[in-house]
Amino acid sequence: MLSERRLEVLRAIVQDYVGTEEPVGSKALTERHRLGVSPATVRNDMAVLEEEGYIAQPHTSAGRIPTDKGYRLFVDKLAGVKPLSSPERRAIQNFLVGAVDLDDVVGRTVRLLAQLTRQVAVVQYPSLTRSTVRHVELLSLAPARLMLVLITDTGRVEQRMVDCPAPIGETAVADLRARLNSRVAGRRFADVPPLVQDLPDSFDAEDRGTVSMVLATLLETLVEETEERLMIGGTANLTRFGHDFPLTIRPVLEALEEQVVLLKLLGEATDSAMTVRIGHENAHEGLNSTSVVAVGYGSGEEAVAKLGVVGPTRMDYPGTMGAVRAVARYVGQILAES
Amino acid sequence: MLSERRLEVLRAIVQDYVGTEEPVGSKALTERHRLGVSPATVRNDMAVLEEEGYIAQPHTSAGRIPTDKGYRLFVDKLAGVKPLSSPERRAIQNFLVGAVDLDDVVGRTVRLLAQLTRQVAVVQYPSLTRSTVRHVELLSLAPARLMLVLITDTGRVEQRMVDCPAPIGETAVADLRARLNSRVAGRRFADVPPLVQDLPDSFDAEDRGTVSMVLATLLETLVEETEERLMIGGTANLTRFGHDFPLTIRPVLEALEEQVVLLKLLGEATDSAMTVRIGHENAHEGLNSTSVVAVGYGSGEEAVAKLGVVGPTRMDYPGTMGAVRAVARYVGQILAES
DNA sequence: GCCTGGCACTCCGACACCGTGAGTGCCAGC
DNA sequence: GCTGGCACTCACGGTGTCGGAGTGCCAGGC
Repeated sequence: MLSERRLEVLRAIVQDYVGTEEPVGSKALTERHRLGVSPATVRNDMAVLEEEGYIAQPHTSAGRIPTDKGYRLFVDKLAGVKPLSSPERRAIQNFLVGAVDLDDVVGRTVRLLAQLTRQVAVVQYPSLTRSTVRHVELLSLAPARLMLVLITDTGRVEQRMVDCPAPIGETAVADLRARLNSRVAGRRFADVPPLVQDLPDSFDAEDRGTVSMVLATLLETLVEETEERLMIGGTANLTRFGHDFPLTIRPVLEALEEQVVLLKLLGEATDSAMTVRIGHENAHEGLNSTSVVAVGYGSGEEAVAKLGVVGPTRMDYPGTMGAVRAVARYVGQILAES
Repeated sequence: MLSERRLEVLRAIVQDYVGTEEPVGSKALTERHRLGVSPATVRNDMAVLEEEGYIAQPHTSAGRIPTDKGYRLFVDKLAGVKPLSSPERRAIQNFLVGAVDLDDVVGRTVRLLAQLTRQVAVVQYPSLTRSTVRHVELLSLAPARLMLVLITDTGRVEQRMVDCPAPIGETAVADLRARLNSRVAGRRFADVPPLVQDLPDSFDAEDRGTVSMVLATLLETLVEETEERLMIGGTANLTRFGHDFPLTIRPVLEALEEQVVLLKLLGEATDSAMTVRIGHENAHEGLNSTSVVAVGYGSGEEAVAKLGVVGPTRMDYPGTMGAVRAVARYVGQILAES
């Protein structure tokens, strides 16, 4: 176990490095951080920290920079979550108020988060799986063509075409619409399948095929939408990275275009707690020199989706975590109200 | 007017520079392009071309590179649109077939275009203004709360909440729904306003406020959606730019995040013809060293939205234009079918 | 036993210098 | 009007030097 002072040295190194983006040496450290000991002592501590793998030197006779392991220790033990200033809080509220629909909420959130953290923001659309059904609408567009519209409590709307095996009458459509709604309205998506299973039986033989098909489409929408959509923003912030970065930025941009990768990243965030994945902790190779800070958000107690930011491992963790948490909370509120 | 050979020299310069990304000199030109004249002659021609502002030298004793004006001449007079190879055509079709909904079509298009051109692709969602209404749905969620759902012929669905000034009965809602649909279904969006103007008059006094509000919301949706949504992709391709590019890439990424800017860029494309905006021809400052190739696409004869790519001025214009045109055509087909 | 000041050493980064080669403009001749 | 020749220019890459920041180690002191 590292002594108190050595931890303090690590903290100082992380803070300075995050601020200056340059390897930090023993002398500079003692000057900027009243540690109460001399540079020589700090050097000894640094040697130990390096031995243990918390810091490294880019080359001999350079200062030290934190390793992924060092950042990990910093995040876990040394740094709290920095609460936002009240002007910042007010800014968040002002920014989110007045959103007109779900796209707008998500769009504003992305911009807000990117702006606050000066990093790349990723926001997942509220998931259908955990949402509840507000309404199911069924429209006949042609004798043998229906449109199924699904409205969720998070304000999301999904539509699907249904090509019927046989023409179906208006009354049967109205009937199906009414029955569907009485059974599934207000239910969670996950609970829907068993509730509608026996519906075809109560219809005339000629319509049964169509009803089954509508149900199949409905359930399919559920499943398909589990591969969530998401929105990203603030990619221009990537250019604030090191000056070395053509090599750095490329794979990150590529990763950001792969929804699957991003969803996986966010997906690892457990419901309520904030997740921080540092450098190589990210499975995806292109993100080896970036960290991901993610957290779930939702309209109720339960998280319905995730949001987070992607930035260099050399980031201001307390500040970023504070911003991410705050934004998640406010978005939750907004969603609950609408 | 420039002589035939001088134009030929300009063409050769553009082609070589696009290929090599390096200033091209007189000797290299004669070697690679059987112009039938000696380097010295080419030098004279180059001097003239430079005089006229079609090419420039980054510094004395370097080769020449085309100016924006040079590219403009190249695009207008010297280069055609390069048709795609048939494998490419087949690839496009395969790529677009099987899209499940509008989001999917747009998403696939963006990826396809980015891949074909190896540049940043921008695709605008089909516009509502020129689309027609397929169906309007009205649901009462609470006694004084309605949801308005609008379905267009391009498969787009928009929903809005309506908070009513007074509770409204189910029959009145059904009535309104029916009347709305009989009046506007199949109509173009632009034609809707006069068609619904007098609707409130035919309702009881107590419901009139609500009806007006629903109509207002409907019309508002029209207007709001005129600020279109769009999707971009292939930003990772920006890293293929010059090596100088931290300065180059930053403003471009920033511009790409501003929907307004992008919409303006695409907006300049007239309906059917392809637009090429080169370098400083783009109003936005950050895009001064990029070119935009855009074209309208649509399900019928008329364009309902635009798509295009953003790349360095030093791009393969014939190839890019070919790809953009081809993709626009195929997307149009896909939309017409669905 | 741990902290400290001192000292010799290392190595990056900036700067200057220089030779090379590609490219140019100009000119005289065909 | 095209061509070959010639002198000139200038970016680029390699080398050399130098200063400074930083290190490791050691002997001495609290």
